[in-house]
Amino acid sequence: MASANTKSHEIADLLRTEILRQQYRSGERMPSERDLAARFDASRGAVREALSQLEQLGLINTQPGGARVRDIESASIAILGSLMELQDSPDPRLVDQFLRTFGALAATTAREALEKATPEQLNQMQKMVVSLSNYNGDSDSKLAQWTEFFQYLGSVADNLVVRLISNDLQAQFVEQMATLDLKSAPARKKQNVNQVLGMVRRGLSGKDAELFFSGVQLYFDELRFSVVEELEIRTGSYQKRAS
Amino acid sequence: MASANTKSHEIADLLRTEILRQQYRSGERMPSERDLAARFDASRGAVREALSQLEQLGLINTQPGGARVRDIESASIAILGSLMELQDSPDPRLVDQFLRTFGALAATTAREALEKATPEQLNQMQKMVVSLSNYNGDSDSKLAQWTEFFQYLGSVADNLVVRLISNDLQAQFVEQMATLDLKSAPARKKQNVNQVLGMVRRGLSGKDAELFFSGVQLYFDELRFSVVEELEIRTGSYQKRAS
DNA sequence: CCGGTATATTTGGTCATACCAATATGGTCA
DNA sequence: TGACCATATTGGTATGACCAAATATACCGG
Repeated sequence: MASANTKSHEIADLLRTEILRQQYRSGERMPSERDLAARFDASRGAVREALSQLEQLGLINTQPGGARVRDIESASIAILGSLMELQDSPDPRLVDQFLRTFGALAATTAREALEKATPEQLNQMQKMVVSLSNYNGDSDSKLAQWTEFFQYLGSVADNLVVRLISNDLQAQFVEQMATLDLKSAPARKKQNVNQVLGMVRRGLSGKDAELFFSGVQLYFDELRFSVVEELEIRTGSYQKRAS
Repeated sequence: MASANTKSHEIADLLRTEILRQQYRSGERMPSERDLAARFDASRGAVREALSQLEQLGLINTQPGGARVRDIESASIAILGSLMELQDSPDPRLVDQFLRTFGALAATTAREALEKATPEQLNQMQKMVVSLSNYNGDSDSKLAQWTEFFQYLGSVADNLVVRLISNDLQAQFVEQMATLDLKSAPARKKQNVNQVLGMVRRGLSGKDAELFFSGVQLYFDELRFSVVEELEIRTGSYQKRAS
């Protein structure tokens, strides 16, 4: 997901990764801009722009005297994508937390969308769900369809806050998901997914916001179980993990 | 909430406000860095650092040839605070959207926290709720208490994603709320709040995650109704508004 | 030996100037 | 009218310099 092709972005990407890998302890001072410039064979200006980005991400604090590394807990949500790219396979716990959170957002968005939808929008939503039920395509295109569906829900709900959060979350995560080949997991739970789809469909046709809400919620639960289990198997952590 | 005392931050604050006020149309080109430097009586370096921040916020795209203003819809959630500060009183619709969203997050966090809580943490949570029930203090300290409670829930739930989002949301919003003097609204719905608090308390003591979830959800609904109504009265938009 | 103070050094913030490559612009030609 | 090309503009980077704030160091007095 490396951001751009400019030198300052390259530097920012590198430093961001190093910070997230905790190669600098929290509270510790970063190398000086002049040292960084020497290390990356860049000008101080380029380094400063990179550090400016890191500051926007909440990863560092800059003051005369030195830039200090902040606690990851106090960073911005924009680091999520980078956080999931630290290893080859994303941390299952992090994905679990992400899907819990995004599912909650998607569910309330769905409820809000159903409450506000015009008949035309309702019709469009139903058509999209029907298309989702015909699971003929591969897993990738299905993910794309779901993404499109939720984006449409966001536009119908007309909730700017949700859409802004989704911008920060969805892009980063969906990109990650696409790189994983999750073929086995979804198939194993096919009957559950069909059941959830039924709830969603009935919620739509009956304009039952709560049913719609629960359906979307459960869909994300199913997705979460599948994906996390797959990731745990992959990373060899398929067992009870200590807190 | 103006970020810092450096010139580049000042410039960034000004330009950010101008963009959010739509003084530059979306897709339009920003003035060149050299022009901006002349306007703000600053060096190009300072202007570039300001523009770098705006790019991180998703407000502009910079390319050789010119920086272009992006659609607000595609910005980062970090602009929310600025968005609410555009007028003297925040846009009621935006606050409504915010509280819907934050309430959904808080509710799932509460559920997750209750599921994961150790007996000691459970005890602490109960103590905090009891303290919240004794509504002796003023409205400000009550808001602070609630904030502290939700932050504790976040730490118990041990969900990094939620905490990162909260960093971006809570600080910006609570700051806004503190400037508003919402004394009348909460009093009017006192019995509702007490009912909600009862749900929260019973959810905690009975370790009933769904009851706890619903209680927090309803609390935010009550808060939302009160605050939005107050804001609508204040801004003279207290009536059915067209979509 | 320790603690506090004054001095020297480092560091971030800013400015000025210059060059390059990518983009945009305007005019020309078919 | 539309495709093509030369030119001006713009962002990306580099270098060198200065200031003020913060840090590190040496010094001094107890």
